[in-house]
Amino acid sequence: MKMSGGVEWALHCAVVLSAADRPVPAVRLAELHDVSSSYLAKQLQALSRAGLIRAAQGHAGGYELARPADGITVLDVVEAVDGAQPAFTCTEIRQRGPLATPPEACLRPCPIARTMSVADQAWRAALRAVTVADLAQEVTGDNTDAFTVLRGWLTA
Amino acid sequence: MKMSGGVEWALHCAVVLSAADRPVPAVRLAELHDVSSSYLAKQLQALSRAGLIRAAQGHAGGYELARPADGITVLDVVEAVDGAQPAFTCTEIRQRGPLATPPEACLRPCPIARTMSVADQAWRAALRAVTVADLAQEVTGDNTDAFTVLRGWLTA
DNA sequence: GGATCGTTACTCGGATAATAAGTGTCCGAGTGAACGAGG
DNA sequence: CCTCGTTCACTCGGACACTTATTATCCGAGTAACGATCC
Repeated sequence: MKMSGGVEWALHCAVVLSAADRPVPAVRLAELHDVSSSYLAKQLQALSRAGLIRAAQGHAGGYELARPADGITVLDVVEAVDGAQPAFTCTEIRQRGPLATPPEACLRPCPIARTMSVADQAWRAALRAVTVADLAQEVTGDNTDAFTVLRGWLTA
Repeated sequence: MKMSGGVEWALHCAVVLSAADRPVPAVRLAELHDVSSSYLAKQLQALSRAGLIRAAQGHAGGYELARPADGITVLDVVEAVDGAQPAFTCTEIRQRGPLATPPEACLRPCPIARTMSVADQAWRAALRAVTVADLAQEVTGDNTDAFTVLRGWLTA
C-alpha cells in the first residue's frame, strides 16, 4: 500500500509548468527541486504518454502543459505516474478449495471486492475534485509575485 | 500504489473465523482457500499482533476472533496486514533547491500533501464503515445454512 | 477409583532465502535554432 | 539587406544496472491434551 515516490515530483512539476509561459527542460525542473534529473525524466515521460504535458524537442525545447491547468486533476497525474489500476485486485479465492463457491453464484463481485471498490472510488473522487490550478493558487497564497520570480528563474 | 496481496486472504479468514465456534488452525484455513499455509501464517500473525484475533497453542489450538465480528472493521484488517501509514509521504521538496521555500512559511503541510491526506481519510472512512459481520451476512445471503456446512467442515 | 506426572503430537512464532517491483542511471535518435555564405 | 543551406548544440525517449520491498518457505519454542502410572 505504498504510492510511487515520483508522484510527488510529478505534481510539483505540474504546478511549476502551470506558471511557466514557455517550454521548460527536464534538467531545469530537476535542479529546481534538487532531484535526480534522469529519474525525473522518467516521470515526465509518463505524463507525456498520458497526454497531460507536451514535449518540445530541439533547441529551447522542454515540457509544457497540454491543457489548461484547471482541466488537469490530481487524479490524472497520479494515474499517469502510478498506474490506473485499483490497489486491490480480487483473485476469486472463493472459487477455490474444497468448499468452493459454484461459478453460477459468483455473477457479482464478492462483498470484499465491492467494499474495496467503493473505498477506491471515494479515494479517486477526492483526487478528481482538485485540479492543478487549485494547487497553484494555494501555493502562492498571498504573495502573488511568487510566480513572477519563478518565471524569471526558469527563463534565466 | 499496490496493496499487499495477503489482505484478501486475511479478510476471508476473518469472515470464516466469525462463523467458527472453536479455534481454527492456520493449516485448516490454508487448505480451505487452497493457498500456501506458510505464507498465510504470516498474515495471521499480523492480525494477532494487532489484537484482532487470538492465538491458542497446543493440541486443538488455533485462531479465533478476539472481539465480536461487528466490532472489527475492514480498515482494522487492512491496517494490520498492510500497515497503518498513509500511502503518500510528503518529502518536503519545496524546502530544497535554489528557490526553496523558507521553513517559517512551511508551518502547514503543502497543498499537495493536504489533498492526498483528504483522499486517504476518505478511503479509510469507507473501509471503517464496513465490519466483518457485514461481510459475513452478505456472503451468506439467502442460503443461511452456509455457515452450518462451513462449521461442519472446520470441525471434521 | 482418582489424581498426578511424563510423553506426545500439534500449534504458533520469528528467522531465513527467492522473487518482483521500484529506483536510479546511462547513452543514442531526433529536432529546432543559430550561424554563415551566397544572391 | 534578405534568403537559403549547413552545422551544431540541446532536447526527449527508451534501454540498461542496482536497491528495496514483497512473496514464499523453513525449522525451533511452547503448550494443551492424552495416556500410563502411582497412591
